[in-house]
Amino acid sequence: MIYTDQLKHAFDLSTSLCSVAAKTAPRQSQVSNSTPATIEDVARIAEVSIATVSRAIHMPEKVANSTRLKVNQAIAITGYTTNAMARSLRLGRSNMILVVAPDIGDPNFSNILVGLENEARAHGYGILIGHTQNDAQRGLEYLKFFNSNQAAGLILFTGILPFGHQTMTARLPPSVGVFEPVFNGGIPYVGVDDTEGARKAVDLLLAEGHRKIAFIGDSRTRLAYTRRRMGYDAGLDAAGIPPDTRIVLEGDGTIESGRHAVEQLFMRDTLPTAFMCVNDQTAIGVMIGLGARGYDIPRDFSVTGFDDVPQAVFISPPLTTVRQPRTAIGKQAMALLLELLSDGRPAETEILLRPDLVVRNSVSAPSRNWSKR
Amino acid sequence: MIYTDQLKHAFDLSTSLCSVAAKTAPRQSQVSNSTPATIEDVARIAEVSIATVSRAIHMPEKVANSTRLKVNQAIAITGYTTNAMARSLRLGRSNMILVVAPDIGDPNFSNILVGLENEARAHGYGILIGHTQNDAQRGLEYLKFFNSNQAAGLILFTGILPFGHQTMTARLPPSVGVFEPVFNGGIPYVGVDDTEGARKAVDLLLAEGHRKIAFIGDSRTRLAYTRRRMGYDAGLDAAGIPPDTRIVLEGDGTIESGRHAVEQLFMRDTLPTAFMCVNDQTAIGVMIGLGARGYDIPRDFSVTGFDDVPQAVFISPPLTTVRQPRTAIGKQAMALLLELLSDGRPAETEILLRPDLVVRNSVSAPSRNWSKR
DNA sequence: ATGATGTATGTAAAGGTTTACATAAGCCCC
DNA sequence: GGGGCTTATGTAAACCTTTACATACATCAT
Repeated sequence: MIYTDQLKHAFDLSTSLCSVAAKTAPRQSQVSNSTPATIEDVARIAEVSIATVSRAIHMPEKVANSTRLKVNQAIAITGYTTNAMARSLRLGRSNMILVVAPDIGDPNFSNILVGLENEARAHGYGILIGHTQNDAQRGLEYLKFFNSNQAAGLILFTGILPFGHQTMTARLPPSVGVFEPVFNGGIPYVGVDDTEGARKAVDLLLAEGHRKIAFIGDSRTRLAYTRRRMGYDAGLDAAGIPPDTRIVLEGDGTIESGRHAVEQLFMRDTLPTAFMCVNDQTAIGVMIGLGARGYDIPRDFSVTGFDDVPQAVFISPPLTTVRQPRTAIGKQAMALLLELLSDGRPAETEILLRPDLVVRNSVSAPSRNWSKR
Repeated sequence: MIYTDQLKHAFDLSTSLCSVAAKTAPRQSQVSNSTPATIEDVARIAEVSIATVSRAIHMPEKVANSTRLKVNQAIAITGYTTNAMARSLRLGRSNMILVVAPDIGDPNFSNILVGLENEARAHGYGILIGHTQNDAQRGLEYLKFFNSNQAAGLILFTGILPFGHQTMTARLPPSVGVFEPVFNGGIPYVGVDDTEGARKAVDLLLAEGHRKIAFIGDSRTRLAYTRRRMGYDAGLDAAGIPPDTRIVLEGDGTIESGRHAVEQLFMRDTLPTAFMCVNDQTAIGVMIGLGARGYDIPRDFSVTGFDDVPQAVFISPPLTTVRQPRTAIGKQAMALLLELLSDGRPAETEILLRPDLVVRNSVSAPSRNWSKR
């Protein structure tokens, strides 16, 4: 039904446009021609020069009212839209933003895209996407978009530039990182306050009475993850709990690494009562691993994640995690980039949004049976 | 660690490139200039005309071997890449494909995107994305990409053209639909054989012994859904079961509509033993609705979905559903579009991939307690 | 009346390609 | 040895804009 209405609307719109054209310029043969109208067609009909047409469009205050009117009419008649190719060629800069992620299929990615696209389109920009699949060679390929001015700016979804540091540092296009600081780029970024988010998670676990809280995650390669670890450390410290490296495990943020961490932990002499995971994927892996050993969550162990991926609400039990306000991040990132494109200088180098704790069912007080641990 | 390796690789690559440049052309001042090299720079260094350079690149067989060699060297020295803007302007067609979906955030969408992007890039095309959010006005906005030659072709994710029928039919760019036939466009499409997929699902339910199988779905507006309904009807017919419209409910493919359908069904005098849902969202809704009423799946009711969205495996119990080979669909769709772009005529008007049944845990034999139904 | 100032518009160059057409050279055959 | 053919390359126009500069005209102060 939505679709039918939509069709009808669009139909009305198009016919009304057509009739205007027919009435005002009965014998303009190029009106419905196969080739789109150029600025020259508009100029001819408006009886002005092409320069005036261009000015009427881009610097309206510079042309006389009467002329502007004629030009606007001519534009309506011809259905002219300015050829973005020619414009970009002349201007030496395009109206496209390249968005590069390691993996387009990532659910974190697609949600951000919504915010990015909305903001971009609102300012007359389009977005171009690419994914590197963690292959530097492919990252390099995307550079051609900048050499040829096909893209004016870059949004990066990865914590590291997908091309060689040396090549790019000098001639890096205006860029903004998303989700996490860019390791080797020194470019501004928009994300969530990872430290604060992690702190919220660990504080929840502490409030529930947990004292032995494992941290499963990759704390070295990705800055966002390092910061989450910092939140964990700070929370424990504030609660007067000495760090226990036996229950801090490295992983790479995949489901598999979460499972693996559980196996490792069970081979050691100390078990935690709660697992704080660096992201939701890891948390899901931990839950699977624990489930496979016959434990119940949250009765036997509590688990927290980070990101609030779409799956988090469907897994059983629904995962308590820290939400990334994805659409908002996308919007802000694009806004920052557009500002960069016009001003040249970034207003800020780091925009941190507030992460919200989403409490679901994967956390409870530590079970008394296990309190001897 | 992956990231570190990648950085290293890219770094090596860039330095080696630099040294080549330095050695071969010690005093070409424009080598590392801020402005990228043009075809003219290459021509000057290779001591040929720009026409020859262009030919050496695009019609290598038309230039002498010795000349081609000189040109290639000059290209290596300057790091020249052809300016896509200028090229598109001249050629009157770009190397971008516009991909429009109602919602970029849709998980079905992002996975297809991977196939689309890979195939496009392999042929030198980039992809541009947009989403209409079911708003015809916004669909119309994307037309400007074609008027101005910013995009050469269109991939559509929706079963209906997002702009007025009349306006577009004549000057529709080369287009391919994905997932389902385009209602009002008469354009080729790539998807899964919906009828066969639905048939597989209903056959599974029948094989388990179900006789009263509800169909929850939207059979009017989307052609793909209509076909799934046809598979359901055919399966029942083949099993000699007369259709029972009391257990066929309309929905709009959302989680909410699945829940709603359950409520409706419980107000009627007939209950099914199984729910065949038009897509996974609906199935998830049904499972939630059934769960809220205290029923266990698959003990009390069996449920099937369609699509195999990423959540399907995480919901409890994991959903038995029909998989769309998303990446393959994307690849095929893009291949078809590119073919269309060069040949002008589509090889086929409909490419249907084989849907696979993914058996998980949401289906079992109907419980005996309920057999009196 | 004259010169200065300001406003509105037009002219033409530039941006980087591709390609039709022209040119030049090499070769072959009668 | 000259006409015709093939092959390799060059010249210049065209694609559609934007904008510096030039022009023309009106206004105003002297």
